[in-house]
Amino acid sequence: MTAAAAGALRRLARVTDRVPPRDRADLPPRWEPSEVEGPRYERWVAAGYFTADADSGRPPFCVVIPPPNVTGSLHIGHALEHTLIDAVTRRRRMQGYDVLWLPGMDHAGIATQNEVEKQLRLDGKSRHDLGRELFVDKVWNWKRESGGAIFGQMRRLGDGVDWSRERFTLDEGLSRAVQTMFTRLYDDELIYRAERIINWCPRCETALSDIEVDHREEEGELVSLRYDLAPAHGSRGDGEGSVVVATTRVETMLGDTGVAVHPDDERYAHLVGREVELPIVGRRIPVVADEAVDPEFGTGAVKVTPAHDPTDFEIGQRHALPAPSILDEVAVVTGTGTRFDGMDRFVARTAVREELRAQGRVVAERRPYLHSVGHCFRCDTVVEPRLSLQWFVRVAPLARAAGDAVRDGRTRIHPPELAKRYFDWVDNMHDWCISRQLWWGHRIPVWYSPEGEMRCLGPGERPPPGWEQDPDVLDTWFSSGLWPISTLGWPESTVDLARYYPTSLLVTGYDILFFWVARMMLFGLYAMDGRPPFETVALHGLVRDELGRKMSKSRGNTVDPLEWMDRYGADALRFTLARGANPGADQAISEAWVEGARNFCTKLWNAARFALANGAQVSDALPPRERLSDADRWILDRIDAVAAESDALLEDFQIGKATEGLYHFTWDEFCDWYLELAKVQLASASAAEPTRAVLGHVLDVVLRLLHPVAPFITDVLWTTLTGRESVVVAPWPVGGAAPSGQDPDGGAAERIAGVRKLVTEVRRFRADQGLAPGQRVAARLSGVDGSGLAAHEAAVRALARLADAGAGFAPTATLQIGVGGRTVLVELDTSGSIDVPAERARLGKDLATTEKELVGCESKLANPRFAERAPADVVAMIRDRRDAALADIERIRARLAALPT
RNA sequence: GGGCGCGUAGCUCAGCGGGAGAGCGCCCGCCUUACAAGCGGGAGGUCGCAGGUUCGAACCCUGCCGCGCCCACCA
Repeated sequence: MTAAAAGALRRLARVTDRVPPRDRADLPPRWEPSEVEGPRYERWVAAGYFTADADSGRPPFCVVIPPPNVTGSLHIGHALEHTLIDAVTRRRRMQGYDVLWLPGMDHAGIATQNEVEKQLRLDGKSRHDLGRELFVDKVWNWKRESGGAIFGQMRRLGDGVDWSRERFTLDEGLSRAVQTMFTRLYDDELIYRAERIINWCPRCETALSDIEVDHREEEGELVSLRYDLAPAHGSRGDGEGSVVVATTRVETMLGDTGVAVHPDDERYAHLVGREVELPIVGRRIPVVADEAVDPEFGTGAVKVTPAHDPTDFEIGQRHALPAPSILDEVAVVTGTGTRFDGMDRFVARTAVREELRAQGRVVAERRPYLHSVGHCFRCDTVVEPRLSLQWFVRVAPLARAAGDAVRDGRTRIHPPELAKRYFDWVDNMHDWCISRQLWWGHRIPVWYSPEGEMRCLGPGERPPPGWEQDPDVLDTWFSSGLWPISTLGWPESTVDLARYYPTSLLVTGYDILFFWVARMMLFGLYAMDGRPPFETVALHGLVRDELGRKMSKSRGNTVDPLEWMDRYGADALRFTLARGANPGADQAISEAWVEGARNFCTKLWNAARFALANGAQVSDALPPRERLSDADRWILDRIDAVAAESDALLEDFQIGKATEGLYHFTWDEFCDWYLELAKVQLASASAAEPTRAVLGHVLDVVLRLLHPVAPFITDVLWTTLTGRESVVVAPWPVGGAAPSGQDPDGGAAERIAGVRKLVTEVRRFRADQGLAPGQRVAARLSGVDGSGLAAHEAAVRALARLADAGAGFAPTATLQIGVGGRTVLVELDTSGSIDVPAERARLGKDLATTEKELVGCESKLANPRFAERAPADVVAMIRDRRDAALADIERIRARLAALPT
């Protein structure tokens, strides 16, 4: 039988005959999150803990949720974001704020429309087969049936949102906000309609804004073409000379209406004003001089396709060139009068190139040629620049205000490094194309008369008979830009708007700073008379896979937070994400991390079970100082310090560090040392009672501190410990007096450090000597009196498993351990000879490190400049360290010398 | 082409002027009456490279190398 199997058998035996003591609190031996979390959440909701109360008289604290798409389900990024928001708002609630965390969803124009169109396609239909009205009905139906799956998942995570204030961007009230905003901007001439080159997705058949286009380096081809000079009018024969232009999209040459060179480019000066003949098409097009051309680049001559390139469009405008479109809305060549009409753009690209090659027009080809290509952020189709009539927001005046609000500190961006990115964007923002050729969304509130007259109508205004509404809808970011004000009731003067605006905090990913945050700043400042929508914007990073790679469906390295919650519980997932959250920085995650967090929950659970089983209790006041042991005082000091630290970190959104600190306190100090020391105290009649009080107190505070991050387990344990209603509404244990109400006791801390050192040293020796942990070793301690550890001998013996030195005590080894400036002697009877080589090896290693330490200190102290310039406390510290090293070396040598040979 | 950030233990990351840290992984030992989802002990790092500032540099400055991200109308 293997040792493991034997252990398992013994374990089984023990478990079977273990009878739960009478006084053990009624906690199951194991934390089973799946059974407890759901009901616990519903209890919180039913109790109204998450419902904001404007009349409460408490200070308001408001966060609006970054609205997930109605099509979405909870992914790991949401889980992170929600954990952070929930942690912050739970702490605020405990601090006594009237907290409003407002939930809702975004109608997500393209994404949702795509989803429903995909279903139609299964039936072989398109949205056009249904017509606009029926299609939109169908989307609403879809929303009712399948939308908002994420809300249920948010409940599982434990999100403390106010469900009574749930919003959807297409709700009546929010739609009114959109229409009002549009009308105001229109009246202020901040919205206009114009024919411009916009980004067009030929699959979604709609315009996109600049930021909805993903640029990626891709392999394409660069083809250089020779355009020959056309014969001057009235003359005969071929022209004299030619010009070479290059393009990555050869098919666009069908729409060329000019060639441009730089005005100062002498190479081409003689051509300016002449015409070249466009191959295939046969059109004569002028050579113009324009500053936009870089004479250093390529040949210094550019083909001009005004309808399919933004720069070309501007050149065309300046030189009154025509702008014929050669691609329709699905990117099929059209209207060129060539045989390429009807071809898809990519087919045409090859066909045109081959035709030109056949005509001897291709003077050079580079393939593959790496260049940047834009893709639709929704469907990844290659975007086509296209000339079309669209609506735009004139952003310059709005953007200036949005920049200023951050510059003058009305809104704080956290971490501050990211503010620069915000400025870069806000200060260089192009006008924003807000019209989309979709059916799902807020329809543009502009009507046209049959005569072409145009009128923008606000909510409640009716168009004259016979007028038609603009068919386009608004960019989905238009309504999400209004989110912080529309959800609170704007444009009405609601109680909520007055109370909760500006919102206290926005927590969102840095990747959405431009898409969303900047837009909310623009609109919020405009609509609310220069009051920005947030006091603070806290940006978090992306969740990556365990190797730090970006997660993507195509890479197949995405993770499912729901599965992890099933397996390990919501608290474990939240704890993992919180622990890895450093402001503005990405974090890597894997199942092993979540498992570790689950283990922490188990640890906490067992510690609480132990404490409760031993009568831990929370009372109004701790026992008087003189009844407390060093261990009690030490742990009380520590919990005070940890509470203060973690509170300060949370205040600064350093959630990862706060969580890390609590993890280590709970595990390394409270469980590993205090609980072990408490066992000794509980065995003593006089110390047991104060110990129970300290255990109860520390547990109480730890649970409250951990609650924002791990709400479920802490609530179960805390209610069991205190008998109170819920930790959700318990007071935050920081602020005002220190939690324990005690002054720090440095002496106690020092003595406990001494105990830990003694115990660790003995354990080290035991491990090296191969003594089983269960084996008691007879020992005699001396020198403890002067070290201040006299009162702790029992504890040291218990933790280091040392038995009394009875009759016939024959020490085989002597450990000399420096504690508090004294040397404690531990003589051990290992019942047999000791492993001298092992002991010698270890002492040798200790000696080497200590000597190195000594040399470091000595050389510093020997440096006259050090004494001169270093601060006194540093000098003192180095001196102490040197003295300690000297003493250690002496001890180690003595022990080496004492070893039998 | 601009801007930002990062290179610290095998992996993921803290630390950001005075003793190189954590989690996971690894090695050894162990049921030790809260916890084997655990306990005890341990190994492992010229803190990317090169200069500089400083009594002292993983930490500040400069340069270089290697990664990553954001922005930009390189035809």
